[in-house]
Amino acid sequence: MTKEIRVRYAPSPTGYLHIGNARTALFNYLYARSTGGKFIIRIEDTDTKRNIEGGELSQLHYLKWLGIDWDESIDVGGPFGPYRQMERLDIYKKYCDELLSKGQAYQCYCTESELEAEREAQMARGDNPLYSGKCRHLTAEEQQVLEEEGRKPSIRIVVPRGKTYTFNDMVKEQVSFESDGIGDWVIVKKDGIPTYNFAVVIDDHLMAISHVLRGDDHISNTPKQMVVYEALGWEIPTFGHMTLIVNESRKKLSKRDGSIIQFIEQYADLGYLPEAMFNFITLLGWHPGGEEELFSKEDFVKLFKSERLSKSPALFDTQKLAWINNQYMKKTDLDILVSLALPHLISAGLLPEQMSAEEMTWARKLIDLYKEHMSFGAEIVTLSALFFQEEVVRDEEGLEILAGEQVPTVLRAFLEEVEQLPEFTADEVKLAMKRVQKETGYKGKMLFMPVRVAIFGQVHGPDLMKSIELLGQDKVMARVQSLL
RNA sequence: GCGGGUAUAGCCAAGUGGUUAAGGCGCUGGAUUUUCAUUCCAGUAUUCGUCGGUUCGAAUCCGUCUACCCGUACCA
Repeated sequence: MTKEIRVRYAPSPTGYLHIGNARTALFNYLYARSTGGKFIIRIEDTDTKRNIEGGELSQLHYLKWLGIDWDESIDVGGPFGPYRQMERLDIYKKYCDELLSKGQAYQCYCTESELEAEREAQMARGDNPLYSGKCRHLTAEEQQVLEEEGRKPSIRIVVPRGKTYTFNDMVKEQVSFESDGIGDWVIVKKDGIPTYNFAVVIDDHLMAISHVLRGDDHISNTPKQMVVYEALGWEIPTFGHMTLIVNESRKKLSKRDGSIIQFIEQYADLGYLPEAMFNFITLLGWHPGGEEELFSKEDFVKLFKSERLSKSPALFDTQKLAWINNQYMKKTDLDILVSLALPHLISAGLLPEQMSAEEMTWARKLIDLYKEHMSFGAEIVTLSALFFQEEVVRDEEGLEILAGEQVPTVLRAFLEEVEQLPEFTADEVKLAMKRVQKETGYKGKMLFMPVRVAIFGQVHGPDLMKSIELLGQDKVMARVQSLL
């Protein structure tokens, strides 16, 4: 029997769910679901200074929002817990002690400034900065002296010299690092908390993780981690390093980057659909190979092949996201669209928080009117602006249309017809337009454009008849009248 | 600097020695339409970062150079 496939997503609660993290989670999820393996979420909270309140919750919440579920974690439990690193400190301690007693790790009493000076000197010489190993052979007496000075040790692992670490990456294929490029690195910090590279190895091994799929930015951590696997005599999992997502300036998407909206939460707030986000993110650094671009989660699970993970970085294309989300919106129930768009109309002060049944019906019709155009829920505010302006703003093109010699005739006839409408609905207005056409002899653009511009100011916009119905008889008539 | 990686159109991307170099976004043009919306149709790389080599034949194999990215923490 082959080993069970177990993958994990290991976020740090130092921030909310970021696009890049979401993608890592997504691919781990797809890999697990497409192979019948298990998907685990482990919280890596060892950077206690940078952890933020709500980070952990946001991570899980928005993963769920995206449609991702997991088999083991802090909330659902599992046989390999605890799933939060700060609750596993005694476990790390045990393995650290083992390395210490085997002489594969040692106490280092260097201070930050000493280390920095060392690094600078090495850089100045054109060398690769790495720890000199000067604390490695400290005698017990020397250690005691340093302890008495009040120094606290960190623990470093002994990195073998002259060795080549090679692994077969799922994405990049064979990758090698020379151990001489890696200094003895810190596995446990002065405060007794293990570092990422140490804790990860212990956890991945103990949690029986078979494949480590993570961002490319971790690739140079891999040989460091291999040192731990070897020192402890453990089997090394399969690694896969996905290319990074980059912004328009081709830089790694960083949390501080202002050019792109970074967090899944923000997309949810702006009224993007989770299915569309799932679709879009999955296409970032992975391609099914066919000609289709729109896929459901189920499709992706069926299609997913890790061999198709791309090797070159993917640029986060906001326009394409807009297109994909619009594609999904067109196929989505009005009720859902209303839930995505309406809150923005309210928070923009365009609609009251408490609406009568009539107002609600109107709002729903408005959102339906823009269904074809909306790239995301919040966009309704700018799209529908012309329904909320008191004054009609006419642009240059609009004024040109109004200068047409048929315009007064058309508008006058329109006004007359509309005035006596029994019911002010799109259908009735349409019939009225037919009669105007007959009376005036104008049709097509000659007929419709003046009406559109007279009422809405612009030569383009959503369906005219429905728009007229929504604006209401009084406003429609007043606006046309003001031109005569 | 050192280590690791990536280069196919504005962007994503297929392509693994013989194809007119898929497809999508965007853009441009056309048709329908009251609309520069939608929908539909068409166009959008004589060329695959550079220079050279191998070959009857190269985006695909080899070498050179260049550009860009990631890492280089007692952060993860």
